[in-house]
Amino acid sequence: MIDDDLWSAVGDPTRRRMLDLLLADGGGTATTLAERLPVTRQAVAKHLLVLDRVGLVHATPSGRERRYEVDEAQLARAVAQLSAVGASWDARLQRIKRIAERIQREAQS
Amino acid sequence: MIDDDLWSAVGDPTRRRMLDLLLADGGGTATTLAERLPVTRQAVAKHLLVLDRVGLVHATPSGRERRYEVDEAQLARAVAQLSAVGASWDARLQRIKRIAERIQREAQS
DNA sequence: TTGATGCGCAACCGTTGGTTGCATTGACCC
DNA sequence: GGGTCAATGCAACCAACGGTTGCGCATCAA
Repeated sequence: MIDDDLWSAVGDPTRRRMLDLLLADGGGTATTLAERLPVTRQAVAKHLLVLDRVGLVHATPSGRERRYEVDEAQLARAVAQLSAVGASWDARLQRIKRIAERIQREAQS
Repeated sequence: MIDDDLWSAVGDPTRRRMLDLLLADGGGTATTLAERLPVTRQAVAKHLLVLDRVGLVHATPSGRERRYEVDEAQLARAVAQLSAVGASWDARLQRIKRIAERIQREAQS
């Protein structure tokens, strides 16, 4: 079954952008992330807590900094759940599978 | 790009279960859905409003009932976005994995 | 030592998912 | 028509959450 905690962790758009940034840069702190996001450092810190609680990121304190990195295995698990939900809906929507594929092609262009 | 409204509409676990039920039964009313969910009819009605606003369901009033059905094209669009996000993360993870493997190979030689 | 920087904590605000309670409206039976 | 039952809609209220501001504390560097 699907893990609602894991899903809701990646359900927030800000948290998705944070994961993107962390993956692109190979890690970061609350401050460095907040510089590249339209929210304050405190908001980022709260999101990092959420992501840490579900194991999507890990923190390594060093001095006055707290560096966060993505747990790739856990993110892979979340990705699998996204695909699982999508697949289950897709299965029910087989009748209009062609429509879905057309839209997906359009979205990529 | 991704449509945050559409994503957040399917982000709620209750709304996902509602979509599941509507797909399985080919439609339903707020009352019939509430019977099969752990929330009240009013909560279901609010969710149906949200789903209706982003076009994931359509309502057809008939007598004192309001029957809702899934808009398959719009749901297909949502599914496409799920896969798109999953694919982008997957791509980054694959890249990281390849880099990690290359570094490991280089370290062994 | 002093100043700047990164962090954590607490209070507060708006939105949202959820509840309860009540009013309304349509269907059905007499 | 009148009465009753079922489905909906509306409003008030509550808790959780994403976001903010403000402040205090620790750590690095001049």
